Amino acid sequence: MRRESDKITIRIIGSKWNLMIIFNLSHQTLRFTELQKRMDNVNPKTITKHLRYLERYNIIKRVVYPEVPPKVEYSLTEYGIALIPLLKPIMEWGSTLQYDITKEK
Amino acid sequence: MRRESDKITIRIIGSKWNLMIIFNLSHQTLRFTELQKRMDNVNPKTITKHLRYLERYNIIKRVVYPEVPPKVEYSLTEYGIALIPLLKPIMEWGSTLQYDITKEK
DNA sequence: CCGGATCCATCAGGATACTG
DNA sequence: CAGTATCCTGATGGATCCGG
Repeated sequence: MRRESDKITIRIIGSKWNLMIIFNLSHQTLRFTELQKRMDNVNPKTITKHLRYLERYNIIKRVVYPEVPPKVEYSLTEYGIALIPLLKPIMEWGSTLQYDITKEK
Repeated sequence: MRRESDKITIRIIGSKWNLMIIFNLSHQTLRFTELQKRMDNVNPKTITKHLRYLERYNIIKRVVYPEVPPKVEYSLTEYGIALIPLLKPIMEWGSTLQYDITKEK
C-alpha cells in the first residue's frame, strides 16, 4: 500500500454497503425508507451506520425537513458525484467477469 | 442496481482483502509468505480464502513450482491487470478525502 | 514454505419492537 | 417516517498447531 489515504479509500469503496448506497444515490435523491427498499430491505441499523460513515467523509448529504411526519433526504455531495464516473469503468470491467467452475471448492 | 453483474463486481471490489491483494500484486509477482507479510501478517486462512476467490474469477494466477520446499507464486492475470488503471483514479479521488470531525459519533 | 484444521473472540447484520 | 434499542445468530478473522 503506497499511501496512508489508500487505506481509507479502501475502507470506503471496499464495502458492499457503501457502494450500494452510492450507486442508489448516484442519479437521485432518496428518503430513508426509499433507500432501504432499494437495498433489499436491509435493516435500518445497517443503513444508518453506513450513511453516517459516508456523511462524515462528505460523500453524501443529509437534509432534514422539520415536518411531521419527519422527512430526511439523502443525496450525493459534489465530492460524491465525482466518484460516479470513476466507478463506471469498473462496473464495465466487471460485466465481463468469467467464473471458473473447475475451481469450485 | 442496474445489472446482475454489478452485484458480483461489488462483491469483488467491495472487499477490503480482495483490494489489498490486487494492489499488492499490481506491480509484482509474490509468493504466499511475501504477500502475507505485506498484508499486515494477516492469518493464512483469510489470505487463502480471498486468493481462491479471485482465482476463480480469473483475476489472479496461481503457479505452483514442484519443489521442496514448496514454492507458489501469485500474480495478476491479463484480466486482473486491466483493473489496475481503473482503480488508480479512485485512489486519487480518495487522496483528497476530508474527515468531518464535527460528525464524530 | 504453503497452507489446512481447529478453537475462539469479535462483530456485522437479521429480526423485531418501539419512540420522537 | 426515521431512526434507536435489544436480542440473537452466523460469518469473519485472529491465534495456534500441524502436515505434505
